[in-house]
Order: sequence, then structure tokens, then C-alpha cells
Amino acid sequence: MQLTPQMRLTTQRQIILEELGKVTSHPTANEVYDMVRKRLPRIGLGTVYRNLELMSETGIILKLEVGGTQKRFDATIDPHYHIRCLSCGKVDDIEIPVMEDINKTAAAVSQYQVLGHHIEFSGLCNECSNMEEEQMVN
Amino acid sequence: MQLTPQMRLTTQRQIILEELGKVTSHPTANEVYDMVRKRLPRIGLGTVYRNLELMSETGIILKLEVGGTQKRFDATIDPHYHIRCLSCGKVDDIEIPVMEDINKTAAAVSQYQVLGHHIEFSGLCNECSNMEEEQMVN
DNA sequence: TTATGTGCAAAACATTTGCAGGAGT
DNA sequence: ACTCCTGCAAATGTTTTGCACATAA
Repeated sequence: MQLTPQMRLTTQRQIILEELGKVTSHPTANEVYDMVRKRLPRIGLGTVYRNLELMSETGIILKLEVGGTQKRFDATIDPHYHIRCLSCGKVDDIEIPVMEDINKTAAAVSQYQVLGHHIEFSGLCNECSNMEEEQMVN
Repeated sequence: MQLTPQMRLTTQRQIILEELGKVTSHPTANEVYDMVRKRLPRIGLGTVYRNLELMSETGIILKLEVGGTQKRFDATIDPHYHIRCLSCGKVDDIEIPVMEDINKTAAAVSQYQVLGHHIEFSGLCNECSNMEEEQMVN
């Protein structure tokens, strides 16, 4: 997709951005679609995909390419890490300091021009941990 | 998929594992399929998917859920980090020490039972860096 | 007015699955 | 023999795309 200076401010774009901003759950495109559809029932899923993609290229939102089958989107764009529940797939923020120097460490041992990094923790969220305990009892 | 003690040693499984072991390129399921098909022309793509999944659950190979649209597989199972080329999608190993203590740091600030982490660097590989330079000249 | 954006539906991918026949053990 | 496994093809799930109409600027 091409960035052009004449990007229009449409109702669809405003509402997608508003709804994404309301939430800290790193929704998938489909979840954003469901949220937005409550206010704009005739919006198409394609429009949601197109605009999430466009906004992530512009840098006003973040596209998370974490594990699992779907991409997720985040209105919080300052660098931070994530944790994903191996059982239910939920993604949360992890509030530990971002390691700025690690990119240089990686650049020193590789042929790549290193531009960034992301840390994804994995584990079990509270709810899923509790469910496992209950199952142990049976 | 269920792990049963009576997992059979089939020709397909042997060859998938052999071909994956020959290579350090973190191939996608389709790339493994292409490699294996040279030796077993009648193998089905479903069989490749089923067995890569099974092997990664057993722990004899690694399933990489990195960015991009496809999952990738790795015969090297000891913990290590990766870098992905933003231009061509290639994935390489990054030989920096694994941070064992970082899981505890994450556990301290979250409600999750933290089980692991992965670091994915992103950047431009040698070939793609050079291509960008050439385009600058034009 | 005119280029950009949208809705809709179809296409394109990536992956999973049902099933009848095939092969390890 | 008795399971488990495979090939095949169809189904599923996610994302992208073509096109005619709509709309922001």
C-alpha cells in the first residue's frame, strides 16, 4: 500500500481509530470489525483490514506479529513487550524496561542491518492457570 | 494432536526430519514439502503439516511463530533468537546469549505464569541492504 | 470535479480435516 | 490383525483484491 499526502479522514477511519484506542486487549482485525460494526453496521471487513494496515504503515498504530494465527493491533505505539497466553491466545503488555542496547549487540554478531526487536513472552494467564488447577482436582 | 507412545517411524517422518536437518534456513511447511517431494514425490502437503506439528509438540523440532504470514520450522532445538529480513522475509539465527533471568523479571510484573520467551530482531539482510543502495543511485 | 475510499463478493493463501485405502509393528 | 498413518480433496480461517459506486477535499 502506498502512502500519499492526500490521505482522507473518513468516518470509517475515525471510528476504527477511536475503537482501537478504547481497548487494551490487542484485538485482531476481526475483533476490531466487530467493535466498529456496532457503530457502523455497513462497514466491510476489507475496509477494516485496509485501514489497519494503512495506519500501521503510517505509524499511528502498531501491528503485532505475535504467535498464533491472526495479527493483532495496538493503539499504544511506544515500544513495549508482550505476553501471550498459550491456552486462550490472549495478549497483554509486559511492563519491563525496553532494552535499547540489544539491537547493537545483535548487529555485532550478524550481517543484518538491525532495525528493531520485539520480545514475546509466553505462558498461562490467570484464568487459564486457574482452570488447569481445577482440572487437577478431577 | 495427541501424543501416543506408539508413534510410528514412517518413511515420510524420517525424510521430513532428514531434510529439515540439512538446512539452516528455517523453512516454511511449503518449503519443507518441496524439499521432501524431491525424494518422495507422492507425499501430501497435509502429511507434512501433520508431521511438522507432531514433531514440534514432541519437541524434536522447533516451530517458529515469527512475523510474516507463515510458520517456520527449525531442526535446532536449543534456545536461540532470530532475525527476520523485513524485505525478503528470510529468517536467520542470532548468536547472542539467551537471557535466562528475563522470564522471572516478566513474572514479577504480570499475572501470568511465565513459561518462556522469544526475541525476534528485524532488519535488512545483506542482499536486501545492497539492493536498496543500488536503488539510491538511480 | 476528481482522486481516493468504501462495500461487497470473489480470490488468494495458509492450514486443517474427513475419509478410504496403505503400511508399521 | 490392528492401529496408526498417508494421500487426496474438500473445508476452514485469515487476509487481499477487483470493481462499481460513494464521498472527502
